[in-house]
Amino acid sequence: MPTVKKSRQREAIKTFLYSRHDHPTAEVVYNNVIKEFPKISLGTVYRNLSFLVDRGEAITVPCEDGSVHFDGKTEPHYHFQCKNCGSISDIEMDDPSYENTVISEAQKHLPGGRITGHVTFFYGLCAKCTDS
Amino acid sequence: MPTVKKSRQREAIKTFLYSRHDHPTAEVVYNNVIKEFPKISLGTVYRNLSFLVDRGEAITVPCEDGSVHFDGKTEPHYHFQCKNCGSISDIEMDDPSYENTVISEAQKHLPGGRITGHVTFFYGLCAKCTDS
DNA sequence: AATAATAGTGAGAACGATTATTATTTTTAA
DNA sequence: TTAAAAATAATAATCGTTCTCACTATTATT
Repeated sequence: MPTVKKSRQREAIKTFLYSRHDHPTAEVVYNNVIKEFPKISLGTVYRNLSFLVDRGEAITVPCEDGSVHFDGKTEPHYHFQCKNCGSISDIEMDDPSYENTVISEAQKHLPGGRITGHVTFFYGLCAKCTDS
Repeated sequence: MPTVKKSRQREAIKTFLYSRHDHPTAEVVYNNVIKEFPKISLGTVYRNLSFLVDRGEAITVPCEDGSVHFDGKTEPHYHFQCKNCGSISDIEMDDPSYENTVISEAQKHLPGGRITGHVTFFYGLCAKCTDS
C-alpha cells in the first residue's frame, strides 16, 4: 500500500467540493480549481476525485442523462434533478426506516438473492422552474 | 415528420430485444444481430435502439456503473444488478401504490418543486452468486 | 413493372468523457 | 541534504456513442 502524500492540488479540490452543495461535475471542479492552480490538468482533477471517492470522502451521483456529478456529502441521501434546468438537489428523508422499508419490500421479489442497497433518483421540476 | 420505412435490420433488432429478458447492451445486441446480418454496423444498432426508445417501444436502463442497457419491457418496473456477476434482473413490485408512496414521501422534502417520477435501482447479490 | 423520391444502411470519421503514460516536480523520511 | 517515491502536467489512448455521407432498400406514383 503506497503512502499517501499531501498535495496542494488535492486539498484545493477537496475544499472546493466541500464548499458546494450543487453536485459539480469533474469539469466544473476543474474550471474552478484552475483559478488557484492555473497549470492543473483535468487528469489531476479526475484522479483526485476518484481518490476521494475510494477513501469514502466523496460520492459519485450518476444521473439519468449519463452525466456524473460529485458530492462531498457522503451520508446516505437521495437526489433530485430538474428536467428543465438540470440542477441537482438533495432530498433529505428524515425517516431513517425509509431505506429499510424500501429494501425489504423489494427483497420479497428477489427470492434467493440478497438486496444490500438501492439508489433512488427523483426527477421533475425544481421550485425555480415551476414558477417560470 | 419523415415517413417511417420498414427495414429488415430494425425488425431483427426489435425481435432480438423482445426475445431477451436480461437487458442487453447495444454491444450485445450488435453481437447477436450480426449473425443474421453480417454487414450490419454498430451505428445502425445504436440508431435503431434510440428509434425504439423514442417511440416508446423500448426503454433504457442506465446502471450505477455507467453502462447503459436496453429493455423491451416498457411497463414501469424496477431493476436489480448483482454486484458480483453484473447480471440485471427485473423486480416486480406488485403493489401499484408503491410508486406513489415513494414520490409523495419525497415530495414533502422538495417544497416549491414538483416530483414527477423516480428511478430506483437495487443492487446486491443475485441468487446464483449467493450460493457460490 | 419501371421510375422517382426518400428513408435507412454501412463504413468510418468525429466526439466527449475518462483513463493511462511518462518525464518532471513535490513531498516526506532518513 | 539527500534519496525515495508519490503526485503532477501534458498529452496520448481508450471507450462508448453519435455523426457524415455515398450508396442501397423501401415505398408511392406512374
